[in-house]
Amino acid sequence: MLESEGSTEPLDNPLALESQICFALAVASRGVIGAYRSVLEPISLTHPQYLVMLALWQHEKLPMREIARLLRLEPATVSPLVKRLEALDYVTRTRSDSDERIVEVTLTDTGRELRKTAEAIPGTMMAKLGMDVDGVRELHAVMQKIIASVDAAAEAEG
Amino acid sequence: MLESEGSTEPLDNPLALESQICFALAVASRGVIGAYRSVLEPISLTHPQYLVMLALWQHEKLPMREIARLLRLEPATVSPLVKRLEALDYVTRTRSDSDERIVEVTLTDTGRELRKTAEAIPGTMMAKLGMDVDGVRELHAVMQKIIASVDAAAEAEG
DNA sequence: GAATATTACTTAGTGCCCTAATGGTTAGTG
DNA sequence: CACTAACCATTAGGGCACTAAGTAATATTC
Repeated sequence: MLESEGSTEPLDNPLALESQICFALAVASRGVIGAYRSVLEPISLTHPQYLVMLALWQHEKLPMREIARLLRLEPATVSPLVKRLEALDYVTRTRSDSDERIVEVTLTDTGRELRKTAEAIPGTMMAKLGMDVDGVRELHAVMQKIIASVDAAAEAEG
Repeated sequence: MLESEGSTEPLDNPLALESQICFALAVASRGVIGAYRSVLEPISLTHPQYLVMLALWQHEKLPMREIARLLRLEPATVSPLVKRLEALDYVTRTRSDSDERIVEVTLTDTGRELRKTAEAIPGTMMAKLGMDVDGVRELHAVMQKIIASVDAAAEAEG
């Protein structure tokens, strides 16, 4: 009896796997990112690379710092990630003239072209996961609350 | 104008970062796992290692295969993870007598002892994230729906 | 104007997560 | 009985995410 899926009372044992705040969230996140894989593979993007491209399709050109802030990642994570996008010829990296500490990331023509293909992805993913616009909005609201709690906790911790 | 936090209409631009099913979920998941860090650090556990320990506190002894299934991870992910737990002297790994393909993972006395300390963690985390039992239950329900959708999509894909 | 602090990015190191390939072990079939 | 198929665990390799430490450029302070 190693089944755990049938539990309807997730909190009778606080140390049960199903009772953890983190577990279902982590599984769902990994699962959804995994579901993107086959959709992103044809355009040679991983999921976080796709997120960088989304940011650039919105803003055309962004400094590294801003990409990290928008994606809520450490600069040290974004740095090699953007280098791979450069290797794919989707972006270029150039030092700013006014402040040579800053590296500006800009879409190439190839990267800009890719947007047309990418426009189908949100719809594809919603269909794939059987979600509608309201479902996405609801999920977004719940996640936003969690993120706010995490931020507050991090603030309190320093 | 690089702000994105103020958006109240997440779906007016389907390619906007905030409109993605994946993005808020990934940020929330990373954030919550990050919030566990300072709580797990005193007992030398990372988050996925903690999940393995939870499974073992529930079952005392599990084959590798079963840990991977319960945690929804690939066996190749669990293998080095459990080795680190063995290095910490929290678990032992022994080949099954009846089927020598199987590696049984068992709690050591140290690992069993650790449960007492760990019993405080769920409460600590709920307090830290400002959640109550109902909040956890609600989050769990929403995540369960997502996971079911992901499973259905994976099933359809083959 | 020189010393100090801050900022932007990168590198190194650890761990997680996946896919693909490998090596044993068991079970099923002619 | 030998052969094949299935199964379990591991290794190898790529990418992601974090922390800590390092380099270079800009700001600040005296």
